[in-house]
Amino acid sequence: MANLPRVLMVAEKPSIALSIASVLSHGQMSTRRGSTEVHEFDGMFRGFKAHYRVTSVIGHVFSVDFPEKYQNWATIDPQDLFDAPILKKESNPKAHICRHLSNEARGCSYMVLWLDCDREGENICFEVIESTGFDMKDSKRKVYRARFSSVTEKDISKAMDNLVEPNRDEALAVDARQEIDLKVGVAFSRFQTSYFQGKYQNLDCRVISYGPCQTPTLGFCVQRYMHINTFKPEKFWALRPYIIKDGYELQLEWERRRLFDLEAATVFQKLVVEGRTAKVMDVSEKQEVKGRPAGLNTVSLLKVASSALGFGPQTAMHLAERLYTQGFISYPRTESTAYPSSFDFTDTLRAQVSNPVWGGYVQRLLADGFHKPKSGTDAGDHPPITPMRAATEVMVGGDAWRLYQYVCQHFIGTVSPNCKYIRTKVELSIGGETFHCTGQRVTEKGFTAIMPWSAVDEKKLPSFLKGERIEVLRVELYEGNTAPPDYLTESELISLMEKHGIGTDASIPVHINNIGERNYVQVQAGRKLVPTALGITLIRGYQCIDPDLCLPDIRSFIEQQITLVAKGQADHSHVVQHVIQQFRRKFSYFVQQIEHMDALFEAQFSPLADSGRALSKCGKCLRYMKHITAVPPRLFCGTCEEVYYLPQKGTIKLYKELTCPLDNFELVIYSVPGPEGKSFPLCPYCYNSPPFEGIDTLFGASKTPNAPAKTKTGSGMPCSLCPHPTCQHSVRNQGVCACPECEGTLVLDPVSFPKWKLNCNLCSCIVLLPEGAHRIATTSNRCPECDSAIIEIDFNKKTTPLENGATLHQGCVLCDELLLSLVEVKHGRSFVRRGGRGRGRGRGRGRGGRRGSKAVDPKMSFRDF
DNA sequence: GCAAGGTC
Repeated sequence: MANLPRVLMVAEKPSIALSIASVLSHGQMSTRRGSTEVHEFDGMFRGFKAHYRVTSVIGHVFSVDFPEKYQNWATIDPQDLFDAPILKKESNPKAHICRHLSNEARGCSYMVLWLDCDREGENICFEVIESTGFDMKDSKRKVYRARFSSVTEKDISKAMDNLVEPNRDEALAVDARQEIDLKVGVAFSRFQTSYFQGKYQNLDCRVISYGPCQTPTLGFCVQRYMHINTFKPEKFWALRPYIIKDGYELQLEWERRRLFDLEAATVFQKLVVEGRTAKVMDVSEKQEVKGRPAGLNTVSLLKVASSALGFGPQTAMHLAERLYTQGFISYPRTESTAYPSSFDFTDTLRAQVSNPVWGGYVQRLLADGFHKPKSGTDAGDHPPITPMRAATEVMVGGDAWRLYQYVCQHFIGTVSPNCKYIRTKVELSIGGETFHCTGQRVTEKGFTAIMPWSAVDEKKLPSFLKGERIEVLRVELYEGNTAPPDYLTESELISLMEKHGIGTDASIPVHINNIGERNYVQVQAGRKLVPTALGITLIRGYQCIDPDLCLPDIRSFIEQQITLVAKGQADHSHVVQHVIQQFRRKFSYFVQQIEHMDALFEAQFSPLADSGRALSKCGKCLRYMKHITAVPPRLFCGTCEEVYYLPQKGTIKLYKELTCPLDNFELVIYSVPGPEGKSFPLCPYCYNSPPFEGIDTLFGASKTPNAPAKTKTGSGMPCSLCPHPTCQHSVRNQGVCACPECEGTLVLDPVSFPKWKLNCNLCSCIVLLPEGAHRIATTSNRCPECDSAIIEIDFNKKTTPLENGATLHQGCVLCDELLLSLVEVKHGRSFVRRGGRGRGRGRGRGRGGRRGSKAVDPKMSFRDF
């Protein structure tokens, strides 16, 4: 076996790898864990015996971004982003997919790519090739592409017999889209955000984003809003004659429906009143058919989930994904509404016979023979969404249950008979005017029996005879007003996005969610999307300056351009250059004309200068800056016209009028509220422009998971991360010892009196110091044992643990017996000596490392207290 | 802090 040539096969997601391996190995495979599962077996490959390894990626391996240098909002002009280089980074570094692929490819002589058969899949093919070290030009290690339209035995075997080469043009089209989306989106987003956030205070958003998908999505919502707002109701009049037939009172509909002219309507009313009797001119009966639905695809599911179940698209997808991973429904991301020819309807139906609600219906369907489903469309991806196995509410839970029920009912509906009904129309003439009434009688419920919400309304109608005359009871002249449409529903928005090609089935929920999160729209009862002042102002602004920017055509334009690349009709870099050039021009025009949008903002929002409370002094002009509490919180210097961002959550206070020795700005204290909250000083200027390069990597902030320095306090540098050697607030002087939990340093919380504590400057670890002490401070002395800072405590006279009522004590929190017995670690596994204060990774450790044996001494650990 | 596209 060891000598068999090895074949690596890579799918887009673990579930497909499993299916392919199961089919090709006839279930005889061994599976091992890795970044993603690897299935192995022996089998025939292109006429010889081979050893197969089947694994997968998890979507894209890489995504594009700008190099580090271009990440700085303060120093990079957004216009320069259009010419900036871009690089591919691993999408999910923690998953180590790249390493996984490279490992699994080792010793493999062949690779077969089973990525989804669309442009994105083709692009991922090349990401996989890059990660594995395979080379398209290498004739000894060949790369093949499998083209399959479903994960069935038939299609998989067919694909294996017809292996092709991956399509570089399609992959390059995706590369082009990625670069265009990145450059356009980021340039506009940064410019708008910086411009408006630096001018207005109550915008209530962290970022004012722009994107070729999200902005037209918002555009649809605002367009409807404007339609409603500019709507002028018009009066109309309609004649409504009433007759009595077989004891029923019936209102007749006017053939002219309604008139917008009262005088004319009155003339007709007179004629009809004088006509007195209605003569039956015609009675017609017509057999009508309401067709059963086609198979369920993602977009239809999302629409129903929003309009009938009240779930937003993102919630609906989460529920559907859970139902899928639990095996209750088939793969929920598909564009296809046509079932594959091999689909086993009988089996799928059988799984539903035990259902208390529709089990009986399904049994009858199986006994009487179910119907062939409507043809639908086959997008070549996955089969329509169907139930897989029976579930109960208890098994899946309330919300998922409602979604599951819909999937079942829809599926059963697709193989049920059509609904048939008879429509009767009676035409009558009164005083020369034509009226009618209609009736509906269902003759076969068909699929509406299982999908009662789509049932045809029955309307009974007495029988009429042609030529018959009936007395007119009265004639009403109805006066009405035309009404504006309602706000756009989420379901309507999904339809519009689908129609205009905005987003994909997987990304539509993301875009809708985005415009909500950015506070451009709000979801109201009935899942209606109501744009906010910000959303309306933005769209009105684009309409003033360059309407293209918020029209769906902007997406179609990009799609159409990259399709040229996909078809091999145009060169990748040529198209990218051309499109980028167009947007570069649009961008500079937008920047030039921004005053037009600004005028709209001015009418809607309050200028920064008029708002906020004076808090701390600017180090440049020495005047007070205003504290803007609206999101994002910031300080605004009206004199310098500068904005200094502050951490997101928590409160900001002045810190005793102390100043930063580096820039003269007055320090503030940032506090996270709550029992386990912490406080630390920060300099508004340093926080926004850290004076020491690579500050975050130095302290591991960007590498430490859950590091509050990144997530809770923004990306800035508070004094607890500042390595300044002489500033009394820096970690050099306030740091006490290494954090037991992470690579950070425990820093004295200077305003924690009376509940004194040490806070880790990177993670959530807190160490409680003796409560009630008058004063606790760091000293410049270090512990000779462990290099921690010696702290000085001035105990309360009443509670001092010291002998003879002494209150002053100096010691090391790790080595001093008394202090060690008085401290307590919160969120800490243990507390061991690892190095001194103010030391980054490595340096402090080195010292502690020499005393390796002592470092693990349980006595030195807080674990035992 | 920024896009859109995969998928978990």
